[in-house]
Amino acid sequence: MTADRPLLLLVDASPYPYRAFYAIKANLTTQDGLPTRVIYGVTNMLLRVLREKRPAYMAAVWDVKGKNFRHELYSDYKANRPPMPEEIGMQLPHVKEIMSAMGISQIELEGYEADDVIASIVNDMQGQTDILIISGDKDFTQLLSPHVNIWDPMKDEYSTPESVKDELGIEPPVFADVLALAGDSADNIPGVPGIGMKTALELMRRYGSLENLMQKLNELPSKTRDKILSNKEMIPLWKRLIELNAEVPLSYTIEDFRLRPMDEARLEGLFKRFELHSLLKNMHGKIETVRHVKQEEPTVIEKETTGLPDEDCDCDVHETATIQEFSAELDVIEETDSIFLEMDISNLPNHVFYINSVMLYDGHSRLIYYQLSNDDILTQNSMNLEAKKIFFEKIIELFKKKTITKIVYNLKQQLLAYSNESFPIFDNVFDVQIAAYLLNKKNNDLFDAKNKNLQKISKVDLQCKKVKFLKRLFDVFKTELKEKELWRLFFEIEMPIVYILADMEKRGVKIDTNEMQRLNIYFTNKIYELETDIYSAAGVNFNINSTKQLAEILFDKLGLPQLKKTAKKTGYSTDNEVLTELAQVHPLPDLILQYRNLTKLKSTYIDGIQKEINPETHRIHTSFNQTVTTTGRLSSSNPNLQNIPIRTEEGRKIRRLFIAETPYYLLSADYSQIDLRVLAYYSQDEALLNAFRKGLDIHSYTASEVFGVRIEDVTPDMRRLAKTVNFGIVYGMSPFGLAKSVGISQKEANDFIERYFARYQGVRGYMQRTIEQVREYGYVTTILGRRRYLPEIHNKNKAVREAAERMAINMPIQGSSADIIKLAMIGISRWIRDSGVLLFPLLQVHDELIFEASRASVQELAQRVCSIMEGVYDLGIPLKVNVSWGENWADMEK
DNA sequence: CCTATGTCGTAC
DNA sequence: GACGTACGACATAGGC
Repeated sequence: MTADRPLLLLVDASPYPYRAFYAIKANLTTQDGLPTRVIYGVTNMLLRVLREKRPAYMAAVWDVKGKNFRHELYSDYKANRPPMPEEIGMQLPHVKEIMSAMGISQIELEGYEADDVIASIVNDMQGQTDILIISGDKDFTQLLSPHVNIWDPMKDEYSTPESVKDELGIEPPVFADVLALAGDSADNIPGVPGIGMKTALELMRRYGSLENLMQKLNELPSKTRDKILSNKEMIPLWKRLIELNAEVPLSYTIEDFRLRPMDEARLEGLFKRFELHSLLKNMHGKIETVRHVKQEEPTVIEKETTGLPDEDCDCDVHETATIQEFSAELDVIEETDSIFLEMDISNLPNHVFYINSVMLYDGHSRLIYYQLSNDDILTQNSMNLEAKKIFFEKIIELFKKKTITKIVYNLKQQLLAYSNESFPIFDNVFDVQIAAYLLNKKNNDLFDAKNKNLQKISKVDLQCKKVKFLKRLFDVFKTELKEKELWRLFFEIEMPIVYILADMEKRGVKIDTNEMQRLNIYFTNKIYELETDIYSAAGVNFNINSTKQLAEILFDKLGLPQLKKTAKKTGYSTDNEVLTELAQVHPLPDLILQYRNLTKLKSTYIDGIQKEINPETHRIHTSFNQTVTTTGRLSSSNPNLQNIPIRTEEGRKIRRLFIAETPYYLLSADYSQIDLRVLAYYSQDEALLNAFRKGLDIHSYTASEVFGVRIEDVTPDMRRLAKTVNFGIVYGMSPFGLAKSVGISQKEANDFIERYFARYQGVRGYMQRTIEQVREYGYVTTILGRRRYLPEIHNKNKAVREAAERMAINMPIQGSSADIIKLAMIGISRWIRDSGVLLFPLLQVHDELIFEASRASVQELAQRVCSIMEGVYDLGIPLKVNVSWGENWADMEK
């Protein structure tokens, strides 16, 4: 939208009375009983729109009751619309009267829907004026263009062609195709069952149109293909229903919509009649605002409503128009000791990122802005490709200059956007996001939040604000990192890790898609059989996924015992533990357990991963997040590859789908008992240290110590109990928890723990010391100085306080393990770079690293990985690493 | 209509 | 109340 064209507001009027009716809770009426909340709500909305947009032209378009071509095409069209509540209907004439007094033109056309009328007006007039459609209806997305935007004043959301491309990854007209597939409940268009918004968007990103999709159905997974095929006839019809008809014969000219002067006397009379005193009182003021404020005045952003830091934005931004100009400016700005780089980056499917614009700042007065064109993504525009190539080269050149400090926010995303190559670890780069994480800072709203108000200021201003805020944060964090002795952790661990994660994400992991299809069919069939059995065991059909409905059947209908409440006390639990118990007395619970097992695997690990597979390469690219956990661990998402099943045979079928590309094996190296080794280090407990020095099986050893038997006389049950305790200690487990998880009495659990601590005096000492430390200093630390603050340690609620104590005990252990594996990743990565071996890190799962490793040299690679991992930190006892390799992630041998 | 919350289950 | 750290699917409650 540009400032030099007049603005035409097109209001999709009919939904607003409904929205006002539901949004306003107060039951507004006049003395004589006329309801007025619809009048009040819509009037307020209109005043707001006029005040904020100050349009030259405006038209409100109403739907007219009655049928149109869509009803003839499709008898179900809008069939699920309940009749209009009487209270709304009786206020409509008054709303229209107020609009008329405000000088707003209104249109009602028999036989045409407001949507089509608006589309047709847009079609007729978009050459002459900027158009803003006022509506919350997603259907209008089809109409977006550089001069046609949408605003939903209720949610304060803008849509532009760019926002649709950024957020949905499609061109606006394609949105009709998406809705035809996914359905649109507002119009009672069902869409293809089993295909929702996400799948539909993904398909359209890939195929661009329904027509093209229908031609290439054979490329789709069989499941999706079948779903589409069974609705083959309906889909084109649905699309016709959703597509807006821009050919409604109209004879308006833009001057018909010119906003007329407000009829103040008439409005005053109406407000008096409806007893809308607040409107009456403000009327003159508001009308004043609407009529006489200058058009050019920019929207003022108040600090308290936006959460924006009040950065000095009086910045003299140099907007460079060509890559040559940008390069030239960059050469000048490089004559400084630090450069701040703020980039607006979009996130596309298949882990593709592209840079929209960049703002560079030298920390003093010089600001350079460059807007990239991303034409090449769709059109292979060669000029543009060349410009981008130069841009990337210039940026990388800058990163290579050791004397300049490069300050960014979210370096990994930038690295992913620059190129598919892997980069060396650049010196002197400061990622403010990571610094904030190490310093336990949370308020980076400017960078993280989707602040709606941000859309009101221009992009250049916003990026100017951001880059200046970046400097302010940098100045503060730099000092604080030094003060808290986090400087080395930051530069020697966290910053190098960024590059490794970027490489891992870029490479991705290969999935055996054929096998995945077969497994999916196997699960689907089994789930179907189980559903049948469950319905007959329950005697009724119900939603098995609903814990609420299930509880009703188990406890009310079947009268089974209610064993425990849910965590939030909202009902009775139906979790694994309860169902296992209930399976003793009734056949249904076991069927539910089997059902849950399989649907979990299907929905989370097959459907969930399938939608992330790159169809070209059959690889998936997770995101490793470095700034999420409170302990220093990484996390993984989209998809989460750190919780792929392993414990059950059915689960291992999933793990088997993760394969190596020939000529590689998957190589896995995991730290053995790293948490307990760290505990031994912290506690300096003689018994624990001794066990690890001797290389004993730690759980058997613990059992033999606590039960007072020789290690070869430890029974599997004894070992199992000891193992649970060993893990439980790390989590701060209580006797109650132990009793529950191993199925012994609380007394027995108590005894065991007492004997445990008698043998492991040092461990008890560690726990006490740690709690004292956090009470005194407010935080705990890991071996590399990573901190976690626990203010709740002083909470007067015992449960809250004890939870903080457990967190305090756990964090140094979990966090130090995280430190160690990060050191290992850096060590291994350095060796790979130096030696050029064919070894590619793919995943990190807290105590395990997974690589693709050249088959020819897998033995040597494994050996070297092992020795680097074991030698990376001296705990005073050995670190032990197990390695294995194979063609997939489940079947591996050493 | 969309978002937030609750429940459940997977990993280390 | 009772075992730490995550992510995500699905259902339902609630606000606009």
